[in-house]
Amino acid sequence: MSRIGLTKDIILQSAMEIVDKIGAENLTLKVLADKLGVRSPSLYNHFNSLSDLHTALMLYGWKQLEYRVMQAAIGKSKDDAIKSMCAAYLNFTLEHLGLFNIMQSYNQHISQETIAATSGLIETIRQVLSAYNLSEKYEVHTIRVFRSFLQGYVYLVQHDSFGNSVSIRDSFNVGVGILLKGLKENENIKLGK
Amino acid sequence: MSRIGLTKDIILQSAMEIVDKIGAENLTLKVLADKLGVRSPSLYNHFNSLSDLHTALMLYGWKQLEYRVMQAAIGKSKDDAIKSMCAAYLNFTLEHLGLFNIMQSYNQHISQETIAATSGLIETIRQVLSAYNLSEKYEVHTIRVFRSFLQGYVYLVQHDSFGNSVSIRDSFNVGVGILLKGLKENENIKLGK
DNA sequence: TTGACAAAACTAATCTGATTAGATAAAATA
DNA sequence: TATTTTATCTAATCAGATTAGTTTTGTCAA
Repeated sequence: MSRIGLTKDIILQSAMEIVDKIGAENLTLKVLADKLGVRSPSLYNHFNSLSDLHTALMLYGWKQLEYRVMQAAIGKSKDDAIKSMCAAYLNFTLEHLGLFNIMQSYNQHISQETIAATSGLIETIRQVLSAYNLSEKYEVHTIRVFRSFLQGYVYLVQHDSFGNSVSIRDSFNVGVGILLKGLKENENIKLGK
Repeated sequence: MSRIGLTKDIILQSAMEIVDKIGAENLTLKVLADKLGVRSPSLYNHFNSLSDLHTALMLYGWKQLEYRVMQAAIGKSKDDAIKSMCAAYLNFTLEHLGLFNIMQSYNQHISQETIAATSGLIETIRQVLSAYNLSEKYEVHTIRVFRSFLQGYVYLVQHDSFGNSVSIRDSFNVGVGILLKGLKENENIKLGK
């Protein structure tokens, strides 16, 4: 019997396809092994456990999102950059609902790797924000508020929680617009202190 | 052997305590049955399945949150009401992290009950917002943006995703402040149209 | 008060999926 | 070519959800 030649990347790619197609809760070793043409215990040669696989998938997702958001910020600054980055975030997460779900488990097992997984993304945001000359404290507040909005918005879209027919994109853009106005406020507060 | 006399409410209360204490992922029928002094198959007299129990717990949580948020809005209006409601939301969810986790599954099994679970809460928000005379469309946008921020903020706090030492409450209040400014903007836009 | 019925709880068994142990064979390396 | 490594396998174990079928308890009408 010839070896299939699995690698972590092949397995992760497959796992991502599964979760995006049938949902994160349906990712079992059996389903994954079947898709790869292998028996489930064989996967233990590449991952220590199912939860290990989840962690790897989570890191994989954050890296991809980071890349997309960075791309979106290239050649732009201030409001334009932020709008573009937010749109990239929304697009990526809507394309990868299952993966996004798993990415949420980030930080449940804190480690160097999990910190590294989002620090690149946050650093990118920080660079763009530096153009606004916020006070240090307000920069932290601002990042938190943006992250919360993005996180929550996608979460609610994903769970179909907006029962209304009003456009998903429109509300998103209104939200980003509101946050950008808030940024200006913080600029002022900074100057006042 | 005397009967213990379980009821749905007793079971739900117990389940809530478990998830808030050891996390939603550790709620098994065995753990729950042990806590109740009963064998796990006995729980099937009250719930059809574990996922049935999850659904009931989810509804239970939303009802409690709804109550708390409504309480917070009594005797207040406009910005004061909203600030108070947001604070109540934050307080409740921080007290019930495990329960909040399960509440997130709302809408994964859409039904009359799940819609009813949040419609009361949303109606309360709508009532408070009515004082702002927003256009119909902007009211929808606004509610979505508020919900997203709240949802995402708690989620990130819960997952310990704010690596920074800046106060959790401060950032939250800054966020609410930004959204309230956005409300004013929408008021203007409404008048302009 | 008693007999019948419904419901609550039990034990024993089944099923599924994760995980482990130990064997085998393909690939890599010396 | 001989040896070592390791990807994969089969078989077995384990945990937890669920089902089947039984016993017991409480309730309620005759």
